[in-house]
Amino acid sequence: MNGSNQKLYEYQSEIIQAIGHPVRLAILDFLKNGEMCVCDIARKVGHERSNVSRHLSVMLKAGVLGVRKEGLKMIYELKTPCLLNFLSCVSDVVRNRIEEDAKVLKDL
Amino acid sequence: MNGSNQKLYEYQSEIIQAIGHPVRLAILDFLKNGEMCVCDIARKVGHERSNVSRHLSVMLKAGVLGVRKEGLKMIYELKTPCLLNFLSCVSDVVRNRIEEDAKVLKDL
DNA sequence: TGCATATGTGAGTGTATAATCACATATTCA
DNA sequence: TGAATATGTGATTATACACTCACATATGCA
Repeated sequence: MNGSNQKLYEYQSEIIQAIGHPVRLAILDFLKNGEMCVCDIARKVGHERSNVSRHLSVMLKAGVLGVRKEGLKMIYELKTPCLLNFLSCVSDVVRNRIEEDAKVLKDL
Repeated sequence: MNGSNQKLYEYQSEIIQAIGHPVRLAILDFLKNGEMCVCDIARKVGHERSNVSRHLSVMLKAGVLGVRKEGLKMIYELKTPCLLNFLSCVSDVVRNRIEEDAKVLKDL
């Protein structure tokens, strides 16, 4: 493994980690329907504003989200729709796992 | 956010976290060329065997990798090729970020 | 100006993760 | 059987992360 690959893997993992959290996945799921302010996101996700704000800033820093100011509110939007394709792939993996678990149960 | 969505997000995040690490991305990058034993992966990645073994077990548990035994060796293979599409999307995000950083630098 | 609302951030705490070392197990082959 | 090889795992330690609370800042409105 050479150095430039190493650096690429680190960048990639930062982005992947930015979306690899249940709360952040929920946020992405809401934002695919359009932009939203922090207060609405927090209400939907059911977590503290401050916590949601931190989750948003992680994804913002990673380049996954964009943001603009509108009066008092900060409006966040999904910046990388291709990530949604990925999530459907992840769902496939989830489905496979559940099916395999079911098979194991059946053979008990 | 209802309970079943919550559970789905947790499953998904487990899988995403399973590939969100520089060493694990390196491993996936090698495995896209075909199956490999732990010793070869460890040599290529340049980390301790025991450490690589743990990384592999994380991805195995998440359902990202498959494994079979061949004599002394454990041969790991990529189980979910669609994840590779995702990685190219992540590369796009990386590229955007680097371009934006460059723009900021230029405007200084 | 004074007050309410929306947001972000420092400090503190508990938990999770990664890496290393030592060791146990399993397999092959002489 | 005994040595060599490949792998996985317990114990330990250092580090990173998520969450909460309190507080500061910024904007809008009476």
